[in-house]
Amino acid sequence: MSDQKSNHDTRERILDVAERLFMAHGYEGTSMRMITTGAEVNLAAVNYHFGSKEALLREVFRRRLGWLNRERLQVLDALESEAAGAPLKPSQILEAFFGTLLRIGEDSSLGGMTFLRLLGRTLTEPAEFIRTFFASEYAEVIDRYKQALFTALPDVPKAEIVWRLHFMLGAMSYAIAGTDVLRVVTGCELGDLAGEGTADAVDDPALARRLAQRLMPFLLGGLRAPLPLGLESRTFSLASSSEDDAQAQTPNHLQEKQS
Amino acid sequence: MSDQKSNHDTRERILDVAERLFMAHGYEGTSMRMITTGAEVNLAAVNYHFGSKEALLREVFRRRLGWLNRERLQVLDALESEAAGAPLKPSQILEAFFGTLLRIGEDSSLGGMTFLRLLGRTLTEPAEFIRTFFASEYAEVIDRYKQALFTALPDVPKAEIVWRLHFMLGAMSYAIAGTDVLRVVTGCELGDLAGEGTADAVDDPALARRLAQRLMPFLLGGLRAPLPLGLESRTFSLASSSEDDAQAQTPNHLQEKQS
DNA sequence: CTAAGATTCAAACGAACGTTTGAACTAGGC
DNA sequence: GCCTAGTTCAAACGTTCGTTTGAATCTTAG
Repeated sequence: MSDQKSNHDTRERILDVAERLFMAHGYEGTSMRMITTGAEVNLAAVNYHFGSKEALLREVFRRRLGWLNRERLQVLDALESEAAGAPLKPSQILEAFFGTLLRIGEDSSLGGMTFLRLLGRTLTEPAEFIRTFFASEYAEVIDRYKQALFTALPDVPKAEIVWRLHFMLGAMSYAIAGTDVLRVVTGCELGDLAGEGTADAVDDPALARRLAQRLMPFLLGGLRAPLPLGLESRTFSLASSSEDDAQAQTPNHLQEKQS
Repeated sequence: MSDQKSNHDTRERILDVAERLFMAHGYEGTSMRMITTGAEVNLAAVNYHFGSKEALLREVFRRRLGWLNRERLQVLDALESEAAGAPLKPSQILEAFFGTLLRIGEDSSLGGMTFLRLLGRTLTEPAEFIRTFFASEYAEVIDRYKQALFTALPDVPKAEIVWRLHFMLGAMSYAIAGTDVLRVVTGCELGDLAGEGTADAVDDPALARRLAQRLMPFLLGGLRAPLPLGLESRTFSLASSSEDDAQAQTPNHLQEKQS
């Protein structure tokens, strides 16, 4: 009751409410009045503390992405220095990149499932300033991990790695953002399917752990899939020779079945 | 110059422009005035012909999804009757589901890349009426394909199949919707990476073909990835015994590396 | 030609939007 | 006490939103 609580209190309360509402209704679908009413502050408070609605959104993300970016770079640094020059295994890289992200969902002080879902959903927002913001926020980390994958998979065309990184980002982004979408589409609750009964488990931190356990093998399987026809140029070695990354190397007969 | 062209002309022109603008700016980010100005019709034309902005969006999708749903069911029917009771191969099911979709991108009369990107982007729209609409439009097809995958992979827990179907939908949705996102993030144009030089190839029908060739192996690899730890309950047989679906069955050591 | 229906048009509607204003209130230092 | 800087407040700003209106125009059939 002593320290200047009002400042911090108002700012944080606005950020918390905005985070939740942006997640539920998107950027354009969330009005200043919804935010200020939910945070029980005056309408002018957002513009006073943050300057504008756009700046508020940026601050909502900056508050969380700082930790994420730092952690991602740090984990990758640790892996690379531990490997002492030897190329990393793809599984290690994916675990560092996606595992770090999914750990946010387990820790409410890092944003929890709310921020995780907001992040996944906002990546597909069409507004220009949002794209620009994410491009600058993500550029360094994405580039580091891209290079790490290039080194880990020297015989795979770089274009193919970028495509698959794109696919992996999509699978994860959609998976965390659209849990309710799938629930509606499939007509059954994910928790039930997974054997855990709690109905409103969307915000459950345990969901993040289960999601990670499910998502990681899927992503790794996709990353190490056989190359598309016409691209197995060199010796075919998507999977490295290290023990746990060994994988069958069967050609795929998926393409041109009926077109 | 005889048939009542004005009606058809106005309606189609509105739908075409709305399709493009919804794709570029999202539902909330596209105003009636943007649409009517772009289509060179009066502001009241949309409400006259469609009733409301929401109804317009629904009609934009109904115009295209009819073909898609019909084709997807038809292709699956053909496969199942051809198999004469034998379970389908997962690769066939994925080819039927995602190949049919991606063929839209190659044919501008089915909507082309514009509709494809619109579809991918709209799946993550937060507006409630959009979710409801897609749930009803997709329910039947998704259920049929889900059942087909259950049959094709009898030894895989159904929950796991639903999760991976979810992941696959996400990878594809994001891949077609967010090509420019990746371009910004990675700082390099996808066409260049793929070796094809054309700069503004986002709307190129050939992109759909390339995308399909890249996406399908990734999805299949993810679908057939080893089960997460603690779920290899029965005999481990994610991959069927048929020739082209054979796959190595190595356990994965991804989980619990450092948490 | 004319009456009837379908379509287009300019103009306006009320509501909601993000933002700004200027006064009121709340601290802490002198 | 008063002053100053930081914060909150009610009220209004101008703009844009989706929608509606009623007259004008076009199309078609009798």
